[in-house]
Amino acid sequence: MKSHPHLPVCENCIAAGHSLFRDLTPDQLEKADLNKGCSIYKRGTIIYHEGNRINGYYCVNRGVIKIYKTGFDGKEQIVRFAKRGDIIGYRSVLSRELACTTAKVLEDASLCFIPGDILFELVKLNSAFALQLMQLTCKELGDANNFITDIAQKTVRERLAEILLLLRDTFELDENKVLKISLTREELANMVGTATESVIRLLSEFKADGYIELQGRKIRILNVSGLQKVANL
Amino acid sequence: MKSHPHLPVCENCIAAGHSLFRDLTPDQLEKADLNKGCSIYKRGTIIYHEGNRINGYYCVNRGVIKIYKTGFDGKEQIVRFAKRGDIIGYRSVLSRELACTTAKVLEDASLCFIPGDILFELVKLNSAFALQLMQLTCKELGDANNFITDIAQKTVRERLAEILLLLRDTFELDENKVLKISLTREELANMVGTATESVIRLLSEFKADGYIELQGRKIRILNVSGLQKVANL
DNA sequence: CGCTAATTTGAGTGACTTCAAGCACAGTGG
DNA sequence: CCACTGTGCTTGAAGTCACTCAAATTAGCG
Repeated sequence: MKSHPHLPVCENCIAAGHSLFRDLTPDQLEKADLNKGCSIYKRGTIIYHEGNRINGYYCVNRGVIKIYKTGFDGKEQIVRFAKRGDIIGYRSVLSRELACTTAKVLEDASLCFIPGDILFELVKLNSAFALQLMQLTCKELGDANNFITDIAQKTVRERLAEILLLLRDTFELDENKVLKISLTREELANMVGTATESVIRLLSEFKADGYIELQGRKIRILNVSGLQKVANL
Repeated sequence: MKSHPHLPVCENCIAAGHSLFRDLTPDQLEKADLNKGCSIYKRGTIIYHEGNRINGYYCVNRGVIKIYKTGFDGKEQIVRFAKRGDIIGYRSVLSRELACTTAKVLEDASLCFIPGDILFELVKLNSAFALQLMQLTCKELGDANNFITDIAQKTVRERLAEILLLLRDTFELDENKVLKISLTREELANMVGTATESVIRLLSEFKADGYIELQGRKIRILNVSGLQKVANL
């Protein structure tokens, strides 16, 4: 977590990410730009911890972050990932609550930190921005509700297929149809909400059924519609 | 679903509910007041259905509404309840998505409908109101994340205990320590995310352990800290 | 109308099945 | 070499099925 050699320019990030900041005027954007601090975080670093007070939020300029909660017995439940263009920590800032999740670096990342005051000020100054922010939160809330229903009603097999498709949407496939994200079986299990061994067994079942191919952590997706059928989508 | 005999006054609702509308100026409040339409809905009525387009949101003036999603095989997953002072449907309005849940009346209700345009206008005019709305959404999002972790990691027994405590917080107990909400065992199961029979069995276990007493749908909570221990809270 | 009869709905039980977790251990590869 | 992957085996939690019983609704009918 050392300071950034050359600050990333917000404008570039905007182009990459969702439309959250597109409604800011040039001087509002500059306001955020001037007040931000950027750092590089290596794999394994914890950006913030469940229970911490966060007084600002982070924009992901590069890298991958996993956002998770720690359950009663120490088991992680991965809630979402954040990649270039996403923002993290804004929930706790807005609701003025303690962080309810932990954010850990999966792939070396570069993050900009923007103080919460600036966020509140921008909401005050620019209602279009406020609306974008609300829409982002509402979208996440909808996703969360979907996931609750899935996890409550679907089998592990169905959920794993669904997660694979979700990862495909989020991180996409390379030219060899291989998922552009490297996760351990345990991390997969912590997304699906199951045991590591179950993920291992089911992945080799999917492989036997010709839906995927495996080489270590590389997962090649061969049959999307097959997986969709398994996932009941 | 007949029109209301005498319109409830928004001011009264504000006093009852959370602080969402407290930052509105008198004329902004009047704006909402003038544009609202109120109706009475009997038990069993569906206010809106998953997949519907909603062009406004509802304030609950009286009664209880259950908000749920329908899973692949038709099984309900109850996401939350809304009672006096709560608002429903605002998520879909803000995110401009189709409703991702169904809202059904559990106890005869009186609801005010306020067009989405007014909501957007108020957000535009009043940034304090916008912030309140964001905080509400963020809070719900935090709750949803907690529930995901619970349902993924806790046993049915633990979850049922937790839900009983949640119901106690939401609807409170009467003078006999009986939960002031009447749910079928199936509805309880649809909250916990389990089978009806499992709820029945576990409830009688809790009864045998002296945590609760049962008379039909009436549930008397005898030992809160016992339930908290069961729920791992 | 009023009073059964008939049907529906929800609660509860027992027997059985199955999914998936847990444990122990063996490779393996970065 | 240690963390990660993979496999076999066992066990338990919870789902499913089939059924009874009680209460509540509705229908039927003199």
